[in-house]
Amino acid sequence: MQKCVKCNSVDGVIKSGFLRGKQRFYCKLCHFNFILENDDAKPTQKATQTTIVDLAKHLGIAPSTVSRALNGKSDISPFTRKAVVQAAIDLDYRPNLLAQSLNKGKTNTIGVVIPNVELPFFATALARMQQIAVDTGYRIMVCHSSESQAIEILNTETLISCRVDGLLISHSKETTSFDHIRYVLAKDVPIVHFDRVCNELDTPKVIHEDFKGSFDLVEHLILQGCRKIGIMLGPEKFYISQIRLEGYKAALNKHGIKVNEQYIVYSEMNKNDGIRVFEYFINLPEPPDGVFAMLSRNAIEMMVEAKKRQIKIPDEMAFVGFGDDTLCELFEPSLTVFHHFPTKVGEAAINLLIENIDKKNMLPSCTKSIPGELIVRNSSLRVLK
Amino acid sequence: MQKCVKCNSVDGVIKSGFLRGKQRFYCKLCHFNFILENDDAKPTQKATQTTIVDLAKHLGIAPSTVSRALNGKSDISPFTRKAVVQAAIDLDYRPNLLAQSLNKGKTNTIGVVIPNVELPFFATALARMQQIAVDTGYRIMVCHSSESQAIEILNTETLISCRVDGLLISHSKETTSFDHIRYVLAKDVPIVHFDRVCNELDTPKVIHEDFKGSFDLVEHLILQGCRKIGIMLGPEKFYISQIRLEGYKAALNKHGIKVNEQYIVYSEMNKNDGIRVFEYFINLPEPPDGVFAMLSRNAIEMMVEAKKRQIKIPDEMAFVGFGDDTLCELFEPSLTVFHHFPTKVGEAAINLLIENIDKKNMLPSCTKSIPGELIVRNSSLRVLK
DNA sequence: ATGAAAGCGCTAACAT
DNA sequence: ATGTTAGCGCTTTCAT
Repeated sequence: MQKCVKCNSVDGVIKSGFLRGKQRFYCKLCHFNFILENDDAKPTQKATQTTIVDLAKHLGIAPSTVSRALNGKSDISPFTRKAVVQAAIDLDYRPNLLAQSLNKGKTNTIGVVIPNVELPFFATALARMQQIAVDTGYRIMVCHSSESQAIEILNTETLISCRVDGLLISHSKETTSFDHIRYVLAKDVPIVHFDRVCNELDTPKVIHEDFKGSFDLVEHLILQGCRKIGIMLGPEKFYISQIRLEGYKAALNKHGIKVNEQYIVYSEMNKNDGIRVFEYFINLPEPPDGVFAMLSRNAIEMMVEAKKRQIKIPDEMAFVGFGDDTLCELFEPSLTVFHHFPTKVGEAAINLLIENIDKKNMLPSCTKSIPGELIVRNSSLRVLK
Repeated sequence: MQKCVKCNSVDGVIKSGFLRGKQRFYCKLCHFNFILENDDAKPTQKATQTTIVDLAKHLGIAPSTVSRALNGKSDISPFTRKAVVQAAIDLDYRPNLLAQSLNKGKTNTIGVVIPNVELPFFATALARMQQIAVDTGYRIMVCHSSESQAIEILNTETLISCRVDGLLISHSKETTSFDHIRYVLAKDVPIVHFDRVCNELDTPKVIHEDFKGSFDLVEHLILQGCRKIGIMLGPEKFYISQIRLEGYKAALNKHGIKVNEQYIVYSEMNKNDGIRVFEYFINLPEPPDGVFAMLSRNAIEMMVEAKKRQIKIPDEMAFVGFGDDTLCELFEPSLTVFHHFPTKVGEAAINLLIENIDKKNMLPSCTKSIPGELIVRNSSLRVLK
């Protein structure tokens, strides 16, 4: 059937398994293994990019000389350098960053893992990170965990495999196990946590004033006359849920108000979760007269519901939220918030990481808290007499 | 002063320039060049990652065998494979994607250039792209042009240098020259335009129903009784500004309304630009009774202004916008929009790109238009009798 | 079934 | 100032 490509005999040829999905043959006569190449592979011969060797050949010099010229090394004649630079332009040369990185053991790439870019906080923080990255000669590889622990772990693995120089991470809602982070630490890859940090590991972190923000918002409600204050938190295991709850309790304590467990609700912070929590609150024997939602968006959803029921905001029920955005500002009534400056968080996080990369990860880990600001608006500002 | 590290003599040693920022010495006696290493460099000897060679040594076999075992090749004994896999686990091996990519000439990475993740459209489209990328074994490298042509060009260069397998791009507001895209085409790197496309180049594109959307919105205003319809476009050179303007004109024509240049305004679509454009409209001798803003956000800003002046929406002035988001839905009055399904756009764009990558960029370029949907809300819905 | 060797594109040490 | 060589980690021929 099949002729041996070496000795041209037909008799001794047998099939001998598969190689890369292709039938392999063996000729018993000349002891030769071979595969049939379908020769439509070669023509696709990609318009391969110009390399340093191409430049070297073109100029009749050594590749290393080209490299030196292109990298601004000192020991090279101005004449040669000019020629090389010109050739690079003529032949449309672009350095292969893969090769450079492999060689240098540094990629100049930072990996970022975030749960969801659609949350304005992350979008803004990310935008700022990108800016700084460009300015400092880094690239950014973003991965979305889509709020899934499994994907988050996968993302982390991928970025490590890409040999990013460092990692910025904000955990998904689901994340409760941190072995993937321990692995990163073990490999001595610099990492910085931001926003949704992990408190059981000793990593550098950039956080908000979660306690103070929560405290300020709740105290503000109290000063506006609220006494029955509801709080809509994120998932219970969430570190920032816990901290913000503490701020809430501290404010109540300071003003001698007893904590009522009925007013404390955990949630997934999904779109429209505010509606369900509002239902719960409003059906309590004594509905709250002030509500603090950890995600501003949820606070607004509650206000929409409240308005539907003709509840007067802020007089019958006041609302506040953590984190500012366009919606909070433009919605009516505009929402009182603790603004947590996503830009500054992104900035601090990436700067801290770059510093750690530069210092070979020898810096002691520290926690940087970005000061926030209470912005009082109509959703809570009662006309006091 | 300086002892020769080879012959230990002091007399013949002279300085001989710098190498990598360090003083170099030359010993005339033994003709030896040397540099003084400050020996704190070595200790930092990075906890380098396990390689395929480490595994090979550990098992006493050849690196190539390890590679075969790990890549599920057929010609390997099950016993060896098991041993290799176990060793990989024991030694915490992760493949170096840089090396793999360099070797294979494929990175499995897609580059994405967007103007601004803070625009909900891009955030959503990006999120969907990421999902699909993960599912199909690709990684995504996102770059932000921050609406700057210069940065966009830089981004494109960077991604090409990273040897991404393909490029998804949506142009910045500023972009009027497309040489960087021509360069990508010349290098035969697959590229797909989405949303803000470039019409002077023959590339695959994913777009919205810009004409139809614009037409539908304007016709809707007309059917609600508007006769003096203002339009707030993006930059004049913007391809989608032009198309949407055509849709606007077509709708007016169909209903026998004369186009009035006064009602056509170009803008940068920045935050708060809606306010200024509203000022302009309202100060016209005959202010419009209906306004279409290309960016929904700007429409909402106008409504805020209108409400401040006690203008009745939609009866005295109706508003519509292109593109839906939370804000449009929750603002009062809620905004009538042409929803353009960012998710679908992202999905179509990345799928088209992956197909092009698989087919070695041999596919003819096509333009895919994602059907949108008119969502009528209170900002334009008049009570007609 | 396995090993040896070449090569992806680049840089850096070592010569000269 | 420039060429030669080795090596980054991996895959893939080729040989056995």
